[in-house]
Amino acid sequence: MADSQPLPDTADVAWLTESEQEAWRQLLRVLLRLPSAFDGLLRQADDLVLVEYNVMAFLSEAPGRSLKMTAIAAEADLSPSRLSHLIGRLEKRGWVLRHPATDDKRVIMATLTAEGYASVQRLAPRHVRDVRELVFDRLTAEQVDQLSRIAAAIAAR
Amino acid sequence: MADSQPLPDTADVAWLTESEQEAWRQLLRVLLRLPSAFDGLLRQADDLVLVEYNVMAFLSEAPGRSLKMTAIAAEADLSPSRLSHLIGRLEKRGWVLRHPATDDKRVIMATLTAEGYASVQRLAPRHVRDVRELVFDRLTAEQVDQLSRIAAAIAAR
DNA sequence: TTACAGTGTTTGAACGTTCAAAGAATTAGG
DNA sequence: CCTAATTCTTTGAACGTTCAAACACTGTAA
Repeated sequence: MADSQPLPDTADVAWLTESEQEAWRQLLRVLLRLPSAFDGLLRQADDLVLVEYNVMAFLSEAPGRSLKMTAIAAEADLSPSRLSHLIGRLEKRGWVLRHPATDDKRVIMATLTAEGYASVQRLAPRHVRDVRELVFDRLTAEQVDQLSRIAAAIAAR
Repeated sequence: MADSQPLPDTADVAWLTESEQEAWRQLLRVLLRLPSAFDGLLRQADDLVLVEYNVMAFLSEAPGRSLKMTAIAAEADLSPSRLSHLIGRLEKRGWVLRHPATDDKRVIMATLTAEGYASVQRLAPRHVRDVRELVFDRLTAEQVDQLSRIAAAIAAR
């Protein structure tokens, strides 16, 4: 709950400059709109959310279409719990299979089924088109590189 | 559900270039990490999520600390339903009050209470510090302007 | 060998968001 | 006017995510 703790004195605060405020406002709009835009499009296409598609895409590129849960979580930036629930959903649809690894009995491998693979293949063109439409068609080549660097800086831990 | 519709032929797809892929990967990480980072910090500070803080911030700057639901939804980029639930939560805490407008009886005004205002005041310095830490301290002044333009382009409808 | 810390994964309840539906008040057109 | 379309807001169920707790297995070190 609330902790009224060592807060900086209001006078000492380095408030945002005008251009920082503007950037922050726009960034917030992206954070709110982009994920739901993709979720909406993918849901319409195949009742999928963006992170689910991404996980399937990762799996489809992995050797044997198979990855350790931990590896997926790291690549897709998901918590173990979130991934576990997510894989559960995909499993229920028959798109992914779970089976324990042979060497380390703690680890679970997630494998894309043939149907799962077919779904990714089917969805990929549309998804790429959407990414273009919602992101890259709106940017110059220079801005794409700027975005890479900016996003990498922000996403770094 | 699934609709196997006019999908572009796989051969015709304009796949992402190498640098677009990189930008997309980094952007995805931002979309996943930044919101939960802020939610975590605000939750720890006062059991609030980012959008709730933003709504309170908007209200705190409005004349009479009061705004129509529609106006908040537009500014904060929230669906009517999402906002209604959100205001309900803030109301339950005594930070916001709901009352019907006098001229148009359909519209509801949300007003920040004294306690609500105090909370925003108390949280603002910490929040600004967090925004700096997670975003602007990581960017050059030039990148801040680039971010403004890029984010505005992506967020545009 | 046993104990203990660490790793990999799951579980279920609590929470915030979405979605479709609805109600209530206003506006526009005939 | 009267009706129909539109606007503003809420509701509740379904869904995905978070969080804390738990369990099983591995590694380590006494």
